[in-house]
Amino acid sequence: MSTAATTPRGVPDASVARLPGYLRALTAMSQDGTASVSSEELASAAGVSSAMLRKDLSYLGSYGVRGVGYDVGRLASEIASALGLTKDWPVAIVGMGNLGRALAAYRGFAERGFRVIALLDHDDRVVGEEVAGRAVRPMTDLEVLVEDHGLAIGVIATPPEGAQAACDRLLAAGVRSVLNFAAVVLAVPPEVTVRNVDLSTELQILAFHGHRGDVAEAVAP
Amino acid sequence: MSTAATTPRGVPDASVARLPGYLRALTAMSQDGTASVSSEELASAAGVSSAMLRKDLSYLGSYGVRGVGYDVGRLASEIASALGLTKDWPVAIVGMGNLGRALAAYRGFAERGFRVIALLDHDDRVVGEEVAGRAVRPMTDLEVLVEDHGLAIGVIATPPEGAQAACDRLLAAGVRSVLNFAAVVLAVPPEVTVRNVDLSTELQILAFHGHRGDVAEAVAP
DNA sequence: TTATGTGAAAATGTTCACAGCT
DNA sequence: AGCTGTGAACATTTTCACATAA
Repeated sequence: MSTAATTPRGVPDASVARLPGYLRALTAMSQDGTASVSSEELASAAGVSSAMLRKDLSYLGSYGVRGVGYDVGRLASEIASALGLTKDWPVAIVGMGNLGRALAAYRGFAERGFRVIALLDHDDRVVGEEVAGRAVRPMTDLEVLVEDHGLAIGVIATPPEGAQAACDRLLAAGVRSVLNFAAVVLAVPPEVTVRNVDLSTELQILAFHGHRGDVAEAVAP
Repeated sequence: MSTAATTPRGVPDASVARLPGYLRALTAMSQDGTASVSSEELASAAGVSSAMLRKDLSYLGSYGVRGVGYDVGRLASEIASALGLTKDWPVAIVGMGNLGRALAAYRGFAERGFRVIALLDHDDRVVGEEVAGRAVRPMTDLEVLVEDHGLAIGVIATPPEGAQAACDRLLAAGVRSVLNFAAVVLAVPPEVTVRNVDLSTELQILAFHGHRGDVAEAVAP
């Protein structure tokens, strides 16, 4: 596997976090039939500054044309490739409570190569139940899912008490990427990547800004 | 040209984003009956370094005791106060699809002073339907909710096509904080705070790291 | 002439290491 | 002694401004 020439080395984390936004905007433009786009237009569609967009894209390579702009299709495929979206990513959702069921029914996964291959629950009373047209499977199925179906990403939608145990089961089976919806800090070895999504945290950050707004008004009208 | 750069109480954004994590850990400790905690212990519970924790807390004031640690109850209440969680925050959820219904049933809101006061939908066929023991209301109710019930935070759980319209309705009614689950960039005036939660983005970031892991292995075993 | 790509500057965020207080 | 609080060093991220190429 000769990677030397075209391997973008060390894309900063902050930049990686914005690439999906660019890809989304490019996909929309592509569907509108737009063939070419300037950094100004794409940045505006993605909600960032044009300087930041150009800097981000420069970490991937030089895919634009000076004086002209970027080819929408080409750039979309370069970004998809940088993100590792050329292969598809089998996903399992663990925890069939309210949130787990909503995630199971969510269509957004499939849209970008994330294939939900299994719904799992720890509770024997839930196992076997049908959710989103699929039978809920026991946690003991994890090993097979990793071995035989290449399961790569685990989504934890359990209550907080069960999240670490669910995570441990995922890691034991060989999963190294976890999307955690439970409001706990998961202990994992360094080679595992965890992303946390927590509603309470988001609301509290909003509260801070709303609150600060009030204070700012009172202090400097 | 005119900016008083000296903000007396400017807590950095990165720090604000971690405060909810500290508060969560402190609340758990408080329920365990723990009265006092060191920066090392609290940092470990929140998944950050002790130096970063102390730095973050120093933006709020000096609430620790040198040689001893922090009083759990006191620190929790100081953080809650800094986040603006002393009053309660009325929340409305807009969009009663799968995700909206899951959010409506979610118990985590109430846990920290976020009170869901209304569920709304744009579609007349959904309005009036009962969700999580509550009748779904029409978008035209927004003004009353803001005026009479102090609605402060809008949660957008609509499909992407309807998100900007939903956001516009929220802002027109006077809401200035929005938690957006739709995969679109919302256009809002600068005084409005928007936080975005997007599953596809999170999965794509995980894909990047999983993918890079493969490459790293292949290059440097 | 136009809009990209990029060094350099500025701003922001994190870690270090130790002074200062109990 | 022990642990917090913080200035200073370091690292990362963002913005600026312009050389560069079509």
